[in-house]
Amino acid sequence: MKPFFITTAIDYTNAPPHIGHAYEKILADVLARFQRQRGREVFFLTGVDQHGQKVQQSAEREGIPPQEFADRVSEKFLSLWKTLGISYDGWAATTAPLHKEAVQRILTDLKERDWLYKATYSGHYSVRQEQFLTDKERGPDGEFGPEWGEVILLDEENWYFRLSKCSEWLAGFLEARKDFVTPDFRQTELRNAAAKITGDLCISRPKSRLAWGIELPFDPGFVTYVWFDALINYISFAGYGGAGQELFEKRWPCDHHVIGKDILIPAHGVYWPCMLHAMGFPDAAMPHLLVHGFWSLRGEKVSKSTGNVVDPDALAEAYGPTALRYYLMRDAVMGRDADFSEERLLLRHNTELGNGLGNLVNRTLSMTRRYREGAPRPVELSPDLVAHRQADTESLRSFIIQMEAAQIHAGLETIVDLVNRANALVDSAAPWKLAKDPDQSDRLDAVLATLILSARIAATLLLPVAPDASAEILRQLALDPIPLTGEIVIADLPAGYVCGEPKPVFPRLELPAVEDAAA
RNA sequence: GCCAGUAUAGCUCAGCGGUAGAGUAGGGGACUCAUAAGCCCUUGGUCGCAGGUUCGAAUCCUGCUACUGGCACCA
Repeated sequence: MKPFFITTAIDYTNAPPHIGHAYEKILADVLARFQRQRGREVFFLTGVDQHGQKVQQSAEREGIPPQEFADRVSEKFLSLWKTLGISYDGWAATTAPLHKEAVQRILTDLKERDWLYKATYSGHYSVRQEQFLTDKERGPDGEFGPEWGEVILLDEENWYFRLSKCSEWLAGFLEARKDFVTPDFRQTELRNAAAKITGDLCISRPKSRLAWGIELPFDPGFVTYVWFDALINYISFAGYGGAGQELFEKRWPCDHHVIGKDILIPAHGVYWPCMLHAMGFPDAAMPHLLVHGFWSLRGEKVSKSTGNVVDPDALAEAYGPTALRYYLMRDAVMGRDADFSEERLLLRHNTELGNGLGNLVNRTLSMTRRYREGAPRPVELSPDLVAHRQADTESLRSFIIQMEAAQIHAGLETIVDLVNRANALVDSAAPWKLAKDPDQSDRLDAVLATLILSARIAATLLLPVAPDASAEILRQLALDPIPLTGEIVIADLPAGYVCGEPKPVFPRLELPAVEDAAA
């Protein structure tokens, strides 16, 4: 089977990571971990976009070389991914020589096949902001505002990609491949927007204006436009065209480009498929786009200007990566926006993980040790317990279907249901009563074993989202995760089974009590 | 302006043509294995507004309002 290939957007190394960056990487990480659990080979690629004007400007302000600036910000991303347990296989930093060579090879090839041409553009140019202005930048009076400083008319030569040559192909492709974008309403949006995009794409910047980029191999006065450079990371770091071509052919096409809704149109929905088409990729080898929503903060859009940026490092520090990963995956419906609040993070963690799963494991192990010295004897199951185990098997099947469809929030709900069912069984079976009645001895063994197996399924399914906590639960249960490869068999407890010692896996979390002092 | 999305219990959401649902928060109860967790019962909604189609609409259609996004306009 083809390896599972998943990417994230590469993050721009101009500003440190915020909650949205963390969400996207966790989302991709969960899908990658799930596929590994399914026994599939996985190539999970993430990285940083290091070129471009903002990086150059920020570096100049600090009086350091742009590479140094980009590397410094990249470190913050790398460190956060380590904290959050992002299990990427490939790191795409766009200043890497391998990537630069791939971009240049692609440019040369496109030029040779007449996909690129040089032309002169004239327009309004802000000297202070070092950029061309479009009508978007005009004020209500039709003039450019004072924030742009001196605005001049400038003629500039640049290289263009014949995007317009692809418009018919793209329309046909979007018609034929209804599942190019998930969720489907995003594809509708893309189809409508793509029809309006006309003209060619400028893919160069003169070095006099921007030096921090990949030089055009056939015209050293220019560097490559940052989007053209950045999108190619998805294939360059997978081995395209270079020494890794053989690997690339195994991996491509990409199963999911995980991206935010802001960069679907036009970058990933128009430029990227057209670029691939121009490079000669057949329609069947087009990737799939998985588009996620945004997190707002208490109903307000997260933005640097309003200062309501949520720092994921601080959250991981305060509540731990498990609670943060679980909350982000549980509260956001795939593709839709969600609202972030620490209260909800704590609520999800404390009720579902702590009171639900954590307590189930704790009480089950505690009773098993107390009444059976950790070793329930194998006995015949009564019909109610057979039904319980069948329901668990159904949950496991549903979970796999939900995760294959990238519906992580739904998968987690399935786990919650399973846990609630097990907790209800504890109360209805009341092992503490069974333990007092010698006639009920077999029943006690059967109930305890059933609970242990339910906990094992829950921990197995939670592994992609909460790998450390799930591994700890399995350690306490003294069981391996259920293999999710091939035909799934839910075995009974192994011969000679003895459970481990319980210890709270999800200690109760509370809001830091600092606000009172300020009030 | 155009194209989409969303609007259901205090909160987060499911339901998408046939007597309004879940979790959580609030109230009550029985229990004691457990992280004062868990279990059972329960309060709570003219399903954004107005029309229409239908025997029947939260569910389909039209219009409006609010919020979100994309594109465009802003000579």
